[in-house]
Amino acid sequence: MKNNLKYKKIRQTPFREAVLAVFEKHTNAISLNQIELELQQFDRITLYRTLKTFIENGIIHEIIVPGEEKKMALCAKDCEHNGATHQHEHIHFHCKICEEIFCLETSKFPTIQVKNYQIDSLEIIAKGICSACKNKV
Amino acid sequence: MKNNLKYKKIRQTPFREAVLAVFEKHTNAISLNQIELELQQFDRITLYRTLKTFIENGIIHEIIVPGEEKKMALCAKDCEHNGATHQHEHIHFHCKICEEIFCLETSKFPTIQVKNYQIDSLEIIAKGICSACKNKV
DNA sequence: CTGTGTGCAAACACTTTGCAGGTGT
DNA sequence: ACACCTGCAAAGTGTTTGCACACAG
Repeated sequence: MKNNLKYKKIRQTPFREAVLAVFEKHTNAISLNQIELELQQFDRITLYRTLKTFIENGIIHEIIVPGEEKKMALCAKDCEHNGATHQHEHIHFHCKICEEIFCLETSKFPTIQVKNYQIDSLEIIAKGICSACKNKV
Repeated sequence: MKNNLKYKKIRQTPFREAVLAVFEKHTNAISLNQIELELQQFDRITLYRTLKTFIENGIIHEIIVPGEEKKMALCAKDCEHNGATHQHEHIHFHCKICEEIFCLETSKFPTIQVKNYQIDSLEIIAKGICSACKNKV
């Protein structure tokens, strides 16, 4: 994990490692605001550029639920990516109670076929109640 | 179709009808820019408010593909909506060639189960090649 | 040493808010 | 008549660009 940056062939700098550390601390997707809160001192412009670099290099991916704040999460090690287009065999789960977003591995990732359309990949956002919130009720 | 606004119990005004007409002219999802280009003369602030009203009243819904411009499309007649959260039994298809987004009805909308998680609805974005682009090759 | 990353300033784009007047029902 | 919609102005927020310097490889 520590050598993620070197592995991805982008320069290893203290700032990038700090941003990466924030992501590694969370199991769920985090927003720009959350990242800023956890970086003790930072330059917002550099942060924007760092995130852009991370996305382009398959280190993190964006998850956007309409009407919600944009969030980001670490990619799986084997993420196929091409610019901002990422491909993961997991679903994004959006809890309507705690509003967190989790990346869930699922054994039975569905496939869909539509006549005349060639479908290469699926991005799935599931909405419902996460295990933690379910147990609280 | 013409009485969509009245049906939805929101006020019928010339501007809203003009915006609605733009949506009805397209079979695919359109961006804010595309709407602006097709309205001959308009006030951007009013347009923002109109779109917000449309989304809240289940007339249109947003589709956001990471790394792409936000787009919007007409809802199906029976769209269950609650604020910005919409529920459709169709998938959003994103063509990687023409970059258009289409709402596709599909007979076999999948269901997913994940242990300990309660899944209420799925939003699915499929990427690939649409029928029109496929035929051009 | 060379090319890339960083941090500051400034510009730019996007979106929201407040309010006076107009308009639909 | 009343409540809501519109359009203008202004402010607020988010994001990008340019440039000089610092730093990683």
